[in-house]
Amino acid sequence: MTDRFDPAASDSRWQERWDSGACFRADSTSPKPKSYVLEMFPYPSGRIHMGHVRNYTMGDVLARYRRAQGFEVLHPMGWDAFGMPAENAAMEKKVHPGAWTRENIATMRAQLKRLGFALDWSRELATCEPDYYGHEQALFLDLFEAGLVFRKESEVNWDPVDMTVLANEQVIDGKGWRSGARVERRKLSQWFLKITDFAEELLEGLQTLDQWPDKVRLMQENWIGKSRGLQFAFQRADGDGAVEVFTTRPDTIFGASFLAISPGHPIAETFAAQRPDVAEFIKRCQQGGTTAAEIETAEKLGLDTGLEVVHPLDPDWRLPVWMANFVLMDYGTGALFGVPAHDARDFEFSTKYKLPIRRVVAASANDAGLAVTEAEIGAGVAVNSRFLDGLSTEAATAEIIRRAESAGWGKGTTQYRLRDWGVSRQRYWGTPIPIIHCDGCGAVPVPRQQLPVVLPEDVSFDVPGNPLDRHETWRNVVCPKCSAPARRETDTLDTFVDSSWYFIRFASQPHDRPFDRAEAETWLPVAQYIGGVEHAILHLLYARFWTRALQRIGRLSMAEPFGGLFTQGMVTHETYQAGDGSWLSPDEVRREGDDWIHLYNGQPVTAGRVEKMSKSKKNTIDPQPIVDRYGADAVRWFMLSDSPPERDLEWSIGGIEGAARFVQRVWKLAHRRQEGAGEDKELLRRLHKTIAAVGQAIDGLQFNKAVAGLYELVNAIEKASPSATRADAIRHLIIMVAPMAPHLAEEAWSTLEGSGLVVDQPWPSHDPALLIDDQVTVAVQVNGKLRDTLSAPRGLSREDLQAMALSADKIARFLEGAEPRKVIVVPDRLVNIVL
RNA sequence: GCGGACGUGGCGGAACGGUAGACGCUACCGACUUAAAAUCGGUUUCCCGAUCGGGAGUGCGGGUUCAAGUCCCGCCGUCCGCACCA
Repeated sequence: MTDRFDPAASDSRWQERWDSGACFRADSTSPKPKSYVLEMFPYPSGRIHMGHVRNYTMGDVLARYRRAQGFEVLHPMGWDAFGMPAENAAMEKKVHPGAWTRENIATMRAQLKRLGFALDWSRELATCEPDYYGHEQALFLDLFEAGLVFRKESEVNWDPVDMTVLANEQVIDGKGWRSGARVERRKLSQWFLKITDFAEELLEGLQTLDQWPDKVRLMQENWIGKSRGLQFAFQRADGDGAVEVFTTRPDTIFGASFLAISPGHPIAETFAAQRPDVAEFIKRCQQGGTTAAEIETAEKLGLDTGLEVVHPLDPDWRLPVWMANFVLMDYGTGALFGVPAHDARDFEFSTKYKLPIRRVVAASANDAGLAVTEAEIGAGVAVNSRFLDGLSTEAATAEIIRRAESAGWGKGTTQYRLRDWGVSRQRYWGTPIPIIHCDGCGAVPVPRQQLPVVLPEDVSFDVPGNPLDRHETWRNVVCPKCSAPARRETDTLDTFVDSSWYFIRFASQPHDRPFDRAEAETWLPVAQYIGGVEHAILHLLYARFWTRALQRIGRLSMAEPFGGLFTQGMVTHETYQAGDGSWLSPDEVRREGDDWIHLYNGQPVTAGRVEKMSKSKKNTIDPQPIVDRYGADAVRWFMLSDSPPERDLEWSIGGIEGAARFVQRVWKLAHRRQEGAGEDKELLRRLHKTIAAVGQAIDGLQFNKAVAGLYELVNAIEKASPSATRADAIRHLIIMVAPMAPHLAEEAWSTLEGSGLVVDQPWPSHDPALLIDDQVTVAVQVNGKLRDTLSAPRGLSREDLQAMALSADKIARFLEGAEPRKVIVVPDRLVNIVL
């Protein structure tokens, strides 16, 4: 080895050593304590990006650290390989989705291996292969048999560009989350999973997840959207049944001035058949835009149906029934009663349509007569409410529910915002739903022995739509029950199903079933799950649901799949724009003084804000050339430096060069051996402080602090004279650097020790006695302002410390002979003299 | 609109209520070199004065405390999530 550490030669050498030694193979039968470290598996889009590098580096540091601590670590990698980009590529580039996907996997696998991650590649899986999705089909049938899967004719979000159905969660501001196209409404027969059965458990389970970020728990809580209230019926005045409503404010029941039903409500549909004005109104409501801005400013539209209902607490009180565009069919009962005085939306509606506004809540009973000039949403005291008058909002709510339940006209209920999970996708590149449709028998599950239902790969994409619909030999089968001609389900499963159980399959992968329960449970739950916050709701909620569903049907004992969750920040970069507004990539621009210019034509370039790396803004940095140039360790080190892991990291060339410099500094310490004897107490203390600090930082996933601690140790070692302590400190430094810069560490270790691998070294422990200095620096304040510092022996008494401070030259000036009013002494820290 | 997070040097960021700015980046000065790169040593919150010294300082305004970046109250700003949810 030369004077410089050479990653080009070194990286692959050690990767091969780890590989041949099966160092990172996870042994399910090991007697050691287990630790399952998992990063969200990637979609094989083509090449890895910086976000992947950051995510997998963090997980890798933790995995290697846990391994050094004596854990048997499971740290696997796989591919979330089904999905729409493969089909888009098929249509654009005339390649088969399977070929495209598998090629990308090969490329990205090589790129990940180049970074030297401590992964158990023997457990690698890809969701697009039958030996994965076949087991998924079996699990789907398990849930089907348990009654957790159902089919429903429903209005769905149809993405006209991707030609597929989207889940509510995949619609953002009324647009498809991938295509960005305005979503339309269509009616289709769809498969659903009963996630709403688990709404309460999923909500309550959040409380047990104390190793999750509060932010994510809150987002899930809001998504589940629990609200308590009263559900009850208004009898129709024409005697033809009733209208069910739900309210969270039953205390305002005497403030009702109308009922509003959704345009999708059964009553509306009945009326529409007879009355053109109703049909016209419904049509108008469906046209409205669904973007945030449009909803914000959308006018409240209503139509009086002419129908009247009777107030449940007063047979003489009639209320008109309106249709209104703001009433959602799929929340509550699709109908509500309007209380304009105490609801902003009802107020706006009533003002427009001249409906009565009646105060039923006031700050005090004396204010019952005050006019209502704007919606008063808050709690108060019931007024103008007959037997409720004088009760607080809370008490009035309880009283109404009590009366409704005892009189039998309503009951206290709970509503959730969460909807059932529609999993059907009119897409080719996904897991085939293992169902056969028979005219006589209906939807029949594919018999277990016929699994997997293999996705046929002899398909073409020259016409839009799902090629499975056109695949005659695959589609046309006989009914497993009655042997009559039947058709396969041609919808495939939402890819979120694929990612809802992959972490279980990683833990245990028998050939003949999805997983072995006992083996899976030796690893699960995942000790630390790391990924982007963009999955805070969808993926994490679905995986939690899937795990609970498996628990309910007796396939797993745990309820929660991920014990610890960490959401890392994005990798960002400055953006550049040419004069015409077009985006420029960082390698098309050059810095000149304080300005940026175009590399080729010399035109001035505007440097814009720092944003997430994205193809559209062209501010991406491909990790591959960076790794080739600086080596895996410098890239890894930079990914961990500077920014706290939960925050965004700005990519900079200065940063990566600083990291490369650090790698060489560490290498020099190991390479240029300086023999020495004797103890260096100061350096020994520094070492033990570093051991304590680095371990604590990695445990808390505060990699930037671990990095800073190691810098301090390197600085101290470089300054120290040769000694036995120094040699020992270098040895420990190498072990502590190993999780972050493993190739460098191995090279340095082999130079120092001649044999063995640093990955097999146990994590050092610190001596608590060495964390404490003999001499401490004590701050001396006068009236809270720092005026001097003293060096004092540790443990000096309060009296001695005070005397020392008062006699210091700098302090005497302030005292001018006077007695201080008060002196606060914090031993070993400070003395504050109050004059 | 509702909910949440965050505001510290030129930049990323450190700071159990107890010496604000660790560590890194940038910039500047110096050494080595014919020169540059690399490397090494030093300086780098701002203002006044000399490097000893003094004053100000953690978005803004108050408060609690011997002591506040940290705790409390009220603003301002930025970012994120949800959104006609009855």
